Amino acid sequence: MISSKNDKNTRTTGRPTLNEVARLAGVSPITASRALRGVSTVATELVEKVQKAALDLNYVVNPAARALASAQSHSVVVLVPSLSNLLFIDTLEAIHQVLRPKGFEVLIGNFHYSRDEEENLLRNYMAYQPRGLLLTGFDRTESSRRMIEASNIPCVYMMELDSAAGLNCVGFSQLAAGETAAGHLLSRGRKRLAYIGAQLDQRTLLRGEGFRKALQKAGLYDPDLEVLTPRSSSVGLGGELFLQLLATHPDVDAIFFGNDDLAQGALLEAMRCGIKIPEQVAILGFNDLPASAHMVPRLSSISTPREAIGRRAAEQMLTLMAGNTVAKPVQDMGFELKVREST
Amino acid sequence: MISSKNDKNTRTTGRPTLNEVARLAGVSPITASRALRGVSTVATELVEKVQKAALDLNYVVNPAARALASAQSHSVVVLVPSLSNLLFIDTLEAIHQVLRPKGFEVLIGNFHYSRDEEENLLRNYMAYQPRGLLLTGFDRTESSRRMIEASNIPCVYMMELDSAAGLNCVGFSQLAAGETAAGHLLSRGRKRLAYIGAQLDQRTLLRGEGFRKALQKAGLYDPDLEVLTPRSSSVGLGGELFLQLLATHPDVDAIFFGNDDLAQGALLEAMRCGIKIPEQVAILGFNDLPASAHMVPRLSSISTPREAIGRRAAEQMLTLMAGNTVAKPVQDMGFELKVREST
DNA sequence: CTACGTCGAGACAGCGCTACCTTAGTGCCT
DNA sequence: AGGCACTAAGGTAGCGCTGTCTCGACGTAG
Repeated sequence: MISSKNDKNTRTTGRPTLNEVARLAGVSPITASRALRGVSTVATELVEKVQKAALDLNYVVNPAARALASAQSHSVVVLVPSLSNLLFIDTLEAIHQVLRPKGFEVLIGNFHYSRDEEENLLRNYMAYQPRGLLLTGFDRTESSRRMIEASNIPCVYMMELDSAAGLNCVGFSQLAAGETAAGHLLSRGRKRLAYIGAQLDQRTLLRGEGFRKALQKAGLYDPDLEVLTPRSSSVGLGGELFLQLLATHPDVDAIFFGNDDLAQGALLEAMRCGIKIPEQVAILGFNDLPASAHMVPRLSSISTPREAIGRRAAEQMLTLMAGNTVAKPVQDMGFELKVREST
Repeated sequence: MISSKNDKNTRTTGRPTLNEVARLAGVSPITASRALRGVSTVATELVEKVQKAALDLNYVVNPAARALASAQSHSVVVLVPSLSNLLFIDTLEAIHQVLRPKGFEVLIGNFHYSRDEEENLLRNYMAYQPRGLLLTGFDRTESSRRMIEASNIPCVYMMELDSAAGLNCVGFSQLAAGETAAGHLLSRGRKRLAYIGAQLDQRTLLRGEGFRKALQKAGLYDPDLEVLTPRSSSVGLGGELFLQLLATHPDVDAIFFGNDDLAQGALLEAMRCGIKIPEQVAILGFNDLPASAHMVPRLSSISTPREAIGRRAAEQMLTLMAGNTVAKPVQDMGFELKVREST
C-alpha cells in the first residue's frame, strides 16, 4: 500500500522531506530525525552522514509537521505595551538574539497599554500553542491571568519586580527608581518637587509611588504636584504638561518625568519660553533614551537595562522550556542614575 | 483498529479538536472544517450549528495541523532594516492591523541595514513556508533575489518606487523627495546647500541623488557639501556631523538631513553653539518624526506616509495571496513637505 | 414518470514529522 | 555460561486537519 507514490501530488510542498534525507543517508527516517535534532542516542558517524545528506538536499524541517507530531510549537510569544517609544525595542531585539539561534520563532504582540487588548492578543496567540510567554509587568485582566495559569505555559514577566510572588521575573524595582529620583532631586536642595507621568501603566504609577514615599519621608510631599494623565507619552505632551504645571504652580523647582520623551518636551518648551534649566527648575527623566544626552541642557535621567532585561528573560525562558526550574527566578537588573546638566 | 482511543494519550495537545466539534454539532469533521472556514458549500443551518459547537467547546484550530494538511502556512514575513528609529514601527503596526484580523501571523525580521543579514533572515524564514513576503526596498544580495524568485512566494516591496520594474511595490519616489527638499531650500534663496546622510542605505542614497540633481540643475552643486557616512543615524551623530561640516565649510547656508534624528541633533548643537537657525543655516529633515514639530526652532521636514504604506502593502499582499493580481502594482503614496521654523 | 444535472455532505487518505515500543546488539555481573 | 541492564537503531502509528473523490437527494426537463 505504501509502494509507489511517484505521481505528482499537488498536496505536497515540493520541498525535500526527512524521508528523502534518510534514504540518501541510508538510515531510517526516525534516525534522521534524531540525528538532526541532536538527540544523543545516535552514533556520531550516522549523525554526520545525515547532516551531509540534509545539506546536499538543502533540507529544512517543516515546522508545521514538527509541531503537529510533537504537540509542541517552537514559538515564543512576547507581549509589549508599546513599540512607539524605543523602550521595548531594545528588549525585543535582545530576546530575538537569544531565542532565534535556538530555533525559536518570536511572535510579537503590541497591546498599546490596554489590558483588554492584551487579553485579546493572548487569546489569539494561544492558538499557536506557544512554548513560552514573555509578558510585560503584572497588571492584567483576571481572564488573562486565568488563561496563563490554565495554559501551563512557562511565563517570564519583564520590567517589574515589585509584586513578584514566586513568579519568574526579570526587571528592576520601579518603586526604588522613584525613590532614587526623589533622593537625587532632594540632594540638589530642591523643595517643591513634582512628578509628571503619562500612560498610567503600572510601572509609571509605581515610580510615582516611590517618588511620593520619598517625599513624604522628607516632609515635602504635595499632592498638587503630582500630574498624571492617561494620554500617551510623547515629546509634545511633555511640553504641554510642563507649561501647565508651571502656570499653576510657579514655585515648582524640580520635576521628575515618568519617561524621557516627556522630559525632552519640557526642556524644549523651557527653552522656547526662556525658563532656565536647571536654575529655575531641575528636570529629571526616566529611561535614558538616546537623544537625552544631547538635549540642551543635557538631560539627567535614570538609565534602565532594557537590553539586559530582554537577554536575561529570554535565557530564563530557555531554561524553563527545557523543563528545568530557574535557580534565581527573580532577577533584579537594577538601574543607573545618570547625572547631567538638567539637574 | 480505530475503535477505542480512550486512553490518555500524552501526545495530544489536550485542546478540543475539530472532530469533537463535529460530533457535538452532529456533522462530519469535514463539514465542520468547511463550516468554520466559510467554504460556501455548507448549508447555513449547519454552519450555525458548527459555530455554536465550536464556541461551546472553546475550539481554536491547530495552525500546525492546518498548515500541514493544506501545505500552506498562514504566516507573512516582514523584513525591515531597523526598528530603532521609529520609521518602520508605524509601517509594521499597520501591517499587523490589516493582516492579523484575516488570520495571518506576522513574522518580523530586523536586518540592521545589512544585506547579508537580510539574506540570512530570508533563508531562515523560508522554512516556515510563508504565504507572503513584505520586503523593504530593492537593494539586496543576488542570492536573496534568487531565493525570492525561486520560492514563488508573493512579494511586495515597500518604501521605494524608483526601480520598480513589474514588481508589486508601495512607497514613494525617494528621488523626487530629494528634489523637493532642494527645491524648498532654493526657494528660500539659499546658495550653499549641503546634504548629510547616514546609514547609506539605498533610500538615503536616492534622496541624496535627487537632491544633487536639483542642485546641478540650479548650478549650485558642490560635492564637498555632500556628507555621507555608513554610521547609523542618531541624534548624537547629527550634531557631530553638523559641527564638522560648519567647521570646514562655514559658508553653508542650508542643510538637508537624510533623517529627522540627524536634523534634531543639528538643531540641538546649533543651540548649544549659538548658531542661528534658520538665519545662518536653514535645516530640513526627513520623515517628520513626532518630536520634530516640537524642536526649537520647529523642524521643517518631509513627512512620509509610513503607516499608509504598511496598510496598502498589506492589502496588496492579501490580494496576491488570494491568487489575484493587483490592478495597480506600483503604488505611489507620495510625501508631504512640512514647512516650519527651521527653514 | 424517468433521465440527467446540480449541489450538499461524507468517506478516505495523507500532509511530514516524532512519540512510543520493540528488537538487536554489547558488555558485565553472578 | 547464562541472564541482565543498557544502548542504538528501526517499525508502527498517529498528531489534527483538509484535498479529492464519491454518493445520495433534489429539482427540472423531456
